[in-house]
Amino acid sequence: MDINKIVNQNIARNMNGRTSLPPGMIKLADALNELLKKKDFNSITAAQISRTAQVNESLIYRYFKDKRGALHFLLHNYMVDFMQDIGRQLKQGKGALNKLRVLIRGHITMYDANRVFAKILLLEVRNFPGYFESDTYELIKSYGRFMTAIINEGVESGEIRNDIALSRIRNMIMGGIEHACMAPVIFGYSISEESVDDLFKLLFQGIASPENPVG
Amino acid sequence: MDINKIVNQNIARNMNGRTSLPPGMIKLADALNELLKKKDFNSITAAQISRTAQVNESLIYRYFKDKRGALHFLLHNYMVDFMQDIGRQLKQGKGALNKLRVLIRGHITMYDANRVFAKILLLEVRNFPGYFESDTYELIKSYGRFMTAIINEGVESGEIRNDIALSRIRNMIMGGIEHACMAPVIFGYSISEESVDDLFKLLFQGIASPENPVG
Amino acid sequence: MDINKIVNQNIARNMNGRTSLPPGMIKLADALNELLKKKDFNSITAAQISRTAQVNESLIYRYFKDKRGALHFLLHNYMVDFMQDIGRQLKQGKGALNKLRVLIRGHITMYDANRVFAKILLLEVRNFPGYFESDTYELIKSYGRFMTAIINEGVESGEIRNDIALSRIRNMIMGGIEHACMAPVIFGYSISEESVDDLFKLLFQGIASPENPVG
Amino acid sequence: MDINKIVNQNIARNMNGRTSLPPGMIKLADALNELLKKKDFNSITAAQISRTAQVNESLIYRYFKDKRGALHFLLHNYMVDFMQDIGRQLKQGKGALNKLRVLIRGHITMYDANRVFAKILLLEVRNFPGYFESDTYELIKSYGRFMTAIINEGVESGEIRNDIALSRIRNMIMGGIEHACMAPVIFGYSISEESVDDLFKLLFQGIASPENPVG
DNA sequence: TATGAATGAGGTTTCATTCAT
DNA sequence: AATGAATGAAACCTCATTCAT
Repeated sequence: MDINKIVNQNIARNMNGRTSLPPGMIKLADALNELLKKKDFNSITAAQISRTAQVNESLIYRYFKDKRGALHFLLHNYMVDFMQDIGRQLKQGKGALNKLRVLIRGHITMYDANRVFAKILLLEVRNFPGYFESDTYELIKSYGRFMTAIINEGVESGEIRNDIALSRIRNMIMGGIEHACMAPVIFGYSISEESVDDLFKLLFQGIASPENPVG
Repeated sequence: MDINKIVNQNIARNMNGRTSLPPGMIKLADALNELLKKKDFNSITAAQISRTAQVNESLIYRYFKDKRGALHFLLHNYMVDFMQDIGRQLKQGKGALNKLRVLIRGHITMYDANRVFAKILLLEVRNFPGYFESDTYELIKSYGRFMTAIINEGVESGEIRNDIALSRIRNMIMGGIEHACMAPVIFGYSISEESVDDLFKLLFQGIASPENPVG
Repeated sequence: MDINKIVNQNIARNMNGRTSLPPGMIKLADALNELLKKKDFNSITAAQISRTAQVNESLIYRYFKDKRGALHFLLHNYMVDFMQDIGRQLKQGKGALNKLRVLIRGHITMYDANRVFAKILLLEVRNFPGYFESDTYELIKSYGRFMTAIINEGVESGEIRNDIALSRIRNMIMGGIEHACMAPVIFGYSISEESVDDLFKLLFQGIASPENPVG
Repeated sequence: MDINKIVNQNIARNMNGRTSLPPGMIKLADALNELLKKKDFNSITAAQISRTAQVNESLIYRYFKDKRGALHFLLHNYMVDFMQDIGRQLKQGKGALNKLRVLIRGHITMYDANRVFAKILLLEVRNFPGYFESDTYELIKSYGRFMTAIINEGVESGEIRNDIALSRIRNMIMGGIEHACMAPVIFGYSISEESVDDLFKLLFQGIASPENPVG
């Protein structure tokens, strides 16, 4: 279970054998990204996206399945970037708990930096019909599986308690991250160090195995 | 500054001199309330509301200014109910800090109980064009003024520190409440006692006057 | 051919055996009259009429066939009033030409005084589907016949030339009146004495029999 | 102050850099023009326009801001055509009074020929909310300024009396034109040579400077 | 790779009108 | 003599989407 593999597969899929994306496609994605800073996805129209991108409206349907497809493309790119970044950071890390720390901190840092991405993932997609069958969600699931794998590693090495189901632990972590980021994202203030520290304390006091208490 | 006065004025305004509301109006409000449990306001159509209410679509526009008017009506009713309730609870309370406790706890309890109301107030209205000029917002402002009055009472009695602007304190409280409720409302879990306790600790350590430390 | 008979028949029809009209009916007609001062008929809504009249909307349909029925009622009343007035004025007049003068002057004076009536008759009714089959139009036709009768009287007495068809002469007069009133009515200025004098000159030089030149 | 400049600017604006207008746009404008021959603008529906044009209803909103936008487009085109025509005719004219004659006669001839345009300008637009802020009205104002410029020319050359404000004179001319055309336009008869001659007499006796009496 | 032209479905809103009381 | 409640039809308008080039 290697995050770089996932990343590579997904980069490949995006580019379908080509080295570079068509200009119109990029312009559209950028335009959508720009618009998402100010409005929620549903109230952005296809006409607006193409106008902002300065390309023809029907290009949206050439490059993406439909309007929502453009959003998924954006999400996908953010996700791939994020995972590439995490992949790089994890190279140094030793031990499951350390890796988890890197992962969580990276995740939160990314939400802090990319408010558009955060907003969509935290608020919008949940209501999208068909989201849970989408490619994007697949990618997120594989990210989840990756996290599970690290947790499992920790359980096997004795770093992490073995009396809670892996999926439980993963959900706690994910929930914790979301909880910590939600209000800052919605109200537009930055995510405080303290709240991240609190999250760490909470999580690691909870999941560390009793024999390995967190300092 | 009496909350009951505000309430009475606003009940009166709603019913414009009539004892009972037309059945269709109630059906529509109920229908909208029901639909808001599952979808956000913008993706609920007038046709859906009327179908759910089992009345003619045009009734929406007879009883409310427009689709959004129906939402404001709902909000207004929730708000009036809430303020009536608070008014009752405050009768026993002595001292500004105690009153504030009652107010905050009541506010959170209400958000906990009325998820639809909470969701709208925390997430939706902010984006509504013209919201800050609406009657509903007026009502909310009068609630804010009511809270400020209590804080002021506390400052004058020496219970609350006098070196922070009243409006600052009020905003801290409001922000604290929202922060505490945001994630539970979005993810649909109930608001924990602990988080409320935490909020109290934070707030009352912050605002109590140094001579009156909170035990 | 007596104008008073026409008037009486038409008053009778209005009141269908009753001495007074129901209050709501009057209120509605007044309200419509008021609104017509500012807007054209098509952009006045039934709701507005009843709101202005301070009665229930459905009263319109109790007292009149429909919204347009209310307008016809108004027109009818104006017309009957006008004809009563003319009837009174004609009592003194001797000779066909004198009667015509009274008639035309009366007509224009009435248009000058009742801008609402003038506007409707000059501008609106022409486009109304079914207008030319309406009761109101019947009344106007009987007014036309009355004028024709006077002209005929003049032809027989030798006052008016007999080499133009009666209907032609009547149309010339009617057209002349309308022409003189049109611009003042539309632009809202009062009808000048001069333009009426011009009309008289034009008409009476045109229609007077050569043996009876108009000084 | 050159009428051709105004014209060119406004042609350019219409076509926003394109050589030809989309077929649907033209069809819609033509259809509206056709319908205006029989009904007034307010009682023409968007559905009717598109049905007459044999295109989809929503094209109206693609090519024009809204239904009224289509009317403004029509007006604009009529106006530009008219001004182009006037521009051509004025090339020969010498002297301010001669130019004014050409202008007035051209104006009336155009009203005589384009009844739709005349009807809208004389009757409809006045009631339109926002008309006096519209682009179309801007164009008409620039036409007015053009006329004022000619009058001014005449004043400076001594052809036109200098004891009446320019705007007064212009308003007299405009009012005279409207007055002369009003009834013919409404009743659908053609504008007589005599009434135009009368207008000329009236205006030029009124405005010519005493030293330059109009023969 | 991109554009211009056009469409259909469905959204919000308005309004004359009817029915029961 | 009058009201309150409700309706259906149709108006205006928006928008995602497709097609031909």
